[in-house]
Amino acid sequence: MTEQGSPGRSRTGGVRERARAAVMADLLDIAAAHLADQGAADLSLRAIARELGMASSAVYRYVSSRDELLTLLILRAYNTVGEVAEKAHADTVAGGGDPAACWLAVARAIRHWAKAAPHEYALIYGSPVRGYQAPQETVAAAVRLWMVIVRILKDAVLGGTLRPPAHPFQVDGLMSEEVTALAEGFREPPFEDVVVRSLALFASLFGAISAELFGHFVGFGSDEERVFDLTVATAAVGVGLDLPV
Amino acid sequence: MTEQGSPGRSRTGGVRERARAAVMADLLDIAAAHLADQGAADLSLRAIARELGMASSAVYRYVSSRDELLTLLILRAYNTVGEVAEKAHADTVAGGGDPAACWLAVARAIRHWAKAAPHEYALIYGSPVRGYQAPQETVAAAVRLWMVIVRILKDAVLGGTLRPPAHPFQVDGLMSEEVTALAEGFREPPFEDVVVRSLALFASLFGAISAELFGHFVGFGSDEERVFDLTVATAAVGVGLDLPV
DNA sequence: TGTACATCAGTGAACGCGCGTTCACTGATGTAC
DNA sequence: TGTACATCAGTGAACGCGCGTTCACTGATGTAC
Repeated sequence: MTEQGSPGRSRTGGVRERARAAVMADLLDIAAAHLADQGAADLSLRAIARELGMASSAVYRYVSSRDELLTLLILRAYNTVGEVAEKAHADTVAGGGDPAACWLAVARAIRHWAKAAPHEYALIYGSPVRGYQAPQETVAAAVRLWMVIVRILKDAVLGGTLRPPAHPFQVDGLMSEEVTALAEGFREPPFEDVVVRSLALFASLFGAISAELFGHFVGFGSDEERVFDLTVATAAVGVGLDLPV
Repeated sequence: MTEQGSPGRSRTGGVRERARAAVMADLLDIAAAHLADQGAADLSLRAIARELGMASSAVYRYVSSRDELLTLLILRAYNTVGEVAEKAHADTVAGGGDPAACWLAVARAIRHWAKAAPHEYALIYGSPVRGYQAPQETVAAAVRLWMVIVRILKDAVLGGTLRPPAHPFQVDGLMSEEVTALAEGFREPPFEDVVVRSLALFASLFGAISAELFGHFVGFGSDEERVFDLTVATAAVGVGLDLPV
């Protein structure tokens, strides 16, 4: 059942399949462009079909519904964020940076991406799209970023640079099985406390980006990058990381 | 020009005016109800008119466009958040709580409101509504919450309970005039650092609520309230407040 | 290599939907003298 | 107190729009023998 696919599928590589893949890629690119300049709420299959030069009904050969298209765009966005974070992390490590420097770099890189692609950002970190229900696959894609965050904290613990909390919290048994599996092989003391810290990093980062992007930090300073750095750094102190700002 | 209003306006109190105010109140209530169960994107003047028992064109006697209605709902939401925060703050002070306890109470109260009214929350703290441009009045309404946050930090400074930052940031000249005016009469050292701390509190709070509400903390623990408390408390440590969690 | 058949990308018309906004109007309520 | 007039809440029809999705179809491409 799993081998060879359905009967009749070409085994030569398939001109048809290649054409299909090319159209699919075009479709997604056009959809991404529309998303980028109008936002998810105004994303229209008919408009995409128009731009593809097809009848509106033809896009249903490639995508079963508008929701499925949204799901594809969401996956794309999560993967982009994951890549951005992974790259910032790797670059900082390569440059000899410590975990705190890594977090600052990751935070800045994600903010940078968000400012360049605000609708993509809003699609995954803003309010959910009307009536859309995220399938399980999107959760998996979102995990990439979490892995980077946990990795940073893990390195900080192992490197001895993560300050203990001023007042350790009682967190035993709080986290679910799935989450502990995230950081497999990593049970340094106290693991659950580290997970709480990762949540605080996540919340402060996306709180800061959303606030800036959605207009809640208007008027707080002319140098928005610096406001961002200081906001993220202040929260990070509570996590036990001293960012080099 | 400013006195007496336009000629012909009733000076007796006005049956017509009273009726008008009553219909306006109904309209807003219905709009709020629609917002609450469908979200801002699906808010429709025609649907509201239907529920009011009016022709769709009649609502234009009360509201000049859909955008104006959205503005009214946004103002309402900001004021509700302001009230919620002010009440939580006042109650905690009345109960002898310190600034840290106040912040925890405010954070919990806002989260509680957000969970009860997720669409109102999303309307003001989620991604902006398609094509809608917030007028200046909404900024003024948003200030109520900021005043509470600044008040808490001010009290902490004056009471000597705000720990200095582990590594003080250089912030001189960062903040705009308008913001410094926010905390009029309050120039305790270092004021701008306190503003940065308020941004960190804001970001961590709304980051945590948005993450929970929009599904980014799914699977991180069965006790969501506790996850929230710990997330907010961890960030607050960086701000210099030790929340009693 | 040639023929019969299956696949499937793309068409074009249609269904049914709801929306925001405008406009000329009616008729009740309020006002001025 | 009574009359002439102004105000203005609400009507109902219309304009013009775009959407997601379905369906029976054509015709080119690919496949099996």
